[in-house]
Amino acid sequence: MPVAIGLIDANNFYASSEKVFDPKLSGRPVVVLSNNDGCVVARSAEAKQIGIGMGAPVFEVRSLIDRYGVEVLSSNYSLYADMSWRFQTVLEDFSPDIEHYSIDEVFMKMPLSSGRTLVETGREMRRAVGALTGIPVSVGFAETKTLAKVAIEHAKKSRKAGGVVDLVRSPYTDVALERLPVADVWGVGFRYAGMLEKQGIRTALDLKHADDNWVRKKMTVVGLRTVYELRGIQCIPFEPTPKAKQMLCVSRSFGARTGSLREIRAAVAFFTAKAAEKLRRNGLVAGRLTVFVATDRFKDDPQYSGSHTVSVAPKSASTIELMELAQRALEKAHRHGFLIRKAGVMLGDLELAGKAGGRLWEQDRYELHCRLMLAVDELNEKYGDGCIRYGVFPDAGVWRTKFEMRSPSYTTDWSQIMTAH
DNA sequence: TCTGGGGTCCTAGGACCC
DNA sequence: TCTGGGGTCCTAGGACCC
Repeated sequence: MPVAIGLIDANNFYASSEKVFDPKLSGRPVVVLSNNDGCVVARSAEAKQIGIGMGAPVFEVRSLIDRYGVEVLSSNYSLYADMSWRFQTVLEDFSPDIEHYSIDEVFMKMPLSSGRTLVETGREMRRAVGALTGIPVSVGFAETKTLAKVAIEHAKKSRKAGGVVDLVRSPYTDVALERLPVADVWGVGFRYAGMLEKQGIRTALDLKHADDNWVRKKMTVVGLRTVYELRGIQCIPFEPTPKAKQMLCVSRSFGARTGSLREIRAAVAFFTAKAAEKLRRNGLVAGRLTVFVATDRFKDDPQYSGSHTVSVAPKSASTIELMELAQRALEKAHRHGFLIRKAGVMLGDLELAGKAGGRLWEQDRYELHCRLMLAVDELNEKYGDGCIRYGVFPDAGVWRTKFEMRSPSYTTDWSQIMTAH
């Protein structure tokens, strides 16, 4: 049976999630900020309309915020993760073949021969998700993922489309491509867009007809795949089961710069504990650990960025063992005399804990470690993050991230549940 | 000083995504 | 004063081997 790719994407997802729970945000411009309340990472339709750009630093759009009374919120990831789970679960009723692509998007394989048209199915999806979660979504259908992205771009922009566009075997595909600036093609980022425009390739349609060899040379096989996908040839696979993680990373910009190695140590200890928790939550062990530090690239300060990688042998998910290695790696990565603004811990060579095999010695001690860690993870989950910690990382410190405008975690924390008056 | 071919593995850096 | 975090994939180049 012929199959189409469907793409369902939540509109302004973070801002929409906030609106679901706070009626006074309705009809108002809303923006959600990144960590440290630094940049705008999500905007409601009203906020887009008054010209607040994606990724804009808050201080640059301050005057717009004040002039229009924009609601400004720190990001609340536990709320968004929960809302994401909700709306994606509703969609599972429409096809068993679903790829949970990102927090606000799913790809689905849609059979073509059922009673109703894809556009009708898309409208039904919007209705169901809206009714059950309050989240508005857009829907696009096409022969490939890249074309489904094209479809959804138009679904979002066109009033006539009503939130759903179907480009499967459509005579309008080339029209849709011609109306799409090349920079808006999935897989074409800031750099490639500049390079392509210089070559006179300005629209998605131009890119579709670009010379294969030239594209291969300038944009590697990755770019060539995009071009093929625009031609309707599937190159980017549909992946219903998520791939095994290869790497995980915990990093933050600090609330302020610091030259104190003591403070950086505390930050790295905190990141390591977080990263190790993530490992255990996923049932993984790590074989490599990297610590990196960097100065503030927006300042005139002397710039430095350094990293150091150590191998973790035998592979481990023990916070205690990783902490030790991380501090050693930090010694190597760090250089005195610079004001550090950002640091992080990356874990690589990940493997399922069960597969990694036993240890030649001290197996007993490691197993004891694991049981202790699991107990600590549980307590932290139950009684709040950081209720039990390893070693010393002080509560206060310039490296702590700021969240000064966070909305309540309505759906994931009993103490913050909504109350009706 | 000139001077092979072919293969693997690793790393750093650059591009992209949400 | 104020500029996010967490990922993937590909390529080039170096080290090393026969």
